[in-house]
Amino acid sequence: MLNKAEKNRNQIVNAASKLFYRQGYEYTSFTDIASESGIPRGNFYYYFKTKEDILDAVIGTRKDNFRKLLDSWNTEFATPLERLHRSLNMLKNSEPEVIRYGCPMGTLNTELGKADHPHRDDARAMFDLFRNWLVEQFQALGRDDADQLAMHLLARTQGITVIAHTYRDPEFIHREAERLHQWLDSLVADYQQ
Amino acid sequence: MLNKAEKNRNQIVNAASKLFYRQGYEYTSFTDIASESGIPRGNFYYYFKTKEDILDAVIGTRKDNFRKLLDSWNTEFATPLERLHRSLNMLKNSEPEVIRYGCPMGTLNTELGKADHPHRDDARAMFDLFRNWLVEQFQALGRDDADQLAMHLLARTQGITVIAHTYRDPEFIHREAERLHQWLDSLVADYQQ
DNA sequence: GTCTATATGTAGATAGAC
DNA sequence: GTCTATCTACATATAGAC
Repeated sequence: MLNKAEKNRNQIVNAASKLFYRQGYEYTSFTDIASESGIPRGNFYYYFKTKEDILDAVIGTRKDNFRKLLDSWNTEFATPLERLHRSLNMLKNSEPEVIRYGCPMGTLNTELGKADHPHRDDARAMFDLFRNWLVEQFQALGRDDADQLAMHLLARTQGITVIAHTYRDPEFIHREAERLHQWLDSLVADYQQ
Repeated sequence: MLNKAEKNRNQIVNAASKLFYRQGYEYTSFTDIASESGIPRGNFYYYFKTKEDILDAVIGTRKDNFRKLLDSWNTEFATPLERLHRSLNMLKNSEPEVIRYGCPMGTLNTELGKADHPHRDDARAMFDLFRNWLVEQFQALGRDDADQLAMHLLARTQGITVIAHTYRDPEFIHREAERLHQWLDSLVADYQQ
């Protein structure tokens, strides 16, 4: 049960997260967040000292949500291969948003990495969650090059989102996702030989 | 031979291009461009009406330079396979900059694509240059899926730059570039069977 | 806790002397 | 063509009444 203050705070963070994703952090103003959340500009400073503090909270909730998602896959699927396939389905499941706005993790890291922003490392930590989870799955498959495979898969998925976003091409996502599913299966086939 | 006005204009565009790459378009101010180029802020408006006009010129010169590079490969290498391998070497050749700032084409497209910027399409045209050139090479290899292969290669290289930039990992670039060289060779091996 | 009014800085852009 | 001084708008941030 949330009290009113917590509810307001969440509204601000959710509106900010949505807008940071759709417009980018720098392009999003307090005025934008105010109209999206319905909470007056001036009130933000009761909940957050600075815009960066909002960014901090946004990254925090995104990490929480992603961690829960990864945990749910661990529970739901018995084998690492099934889990990995499930993780690839993220591409298809969020296809419309990816086409319009790119990858929420990737684009934020690109923006903050360029500017050498104080929150660059926090943004990267979103990737770390996925990277570490991938390493666990590849290790469970018995691969001793688990980290390299994890990085490779990360890069493949990021590349797909960048190009799909640039060209607004949904079909490309599906085609490349299929390639990745096949790549996963071929890894296991190699291993079983 | 350039007159003084043309020289000044070039200095502005070159400074802007460098800063848009290193900091992003939105993070770069006229003050930044002034101190980088040595030309006073106020003078910009003699050469350009708006900041967007500078962006336009920056994209234009980047496209010109890239076109020349692609043409030089066409001249220098006899076979499409050699040309494709040469294009992959861009990753290694510009490794230090990619680590720090990402891909100049990719990150600009990501920024302008998010904001639905008026210059989104112009930025994408930089990718089109490379994409069309890749299609020509794959067609010359006799592939009827040339465009899909071109898009695939584009995505692979973009993914590598995003992850290498995020993790500031030079070794990753070299490892993944090597994978791509192998992938190219495997394509030709398939074809020759 | 909430809201309005306002401070402060800096962005892009302009005017006009030289 | 070049430069300084300045405008206007809007960004983040603050103060203080309620």
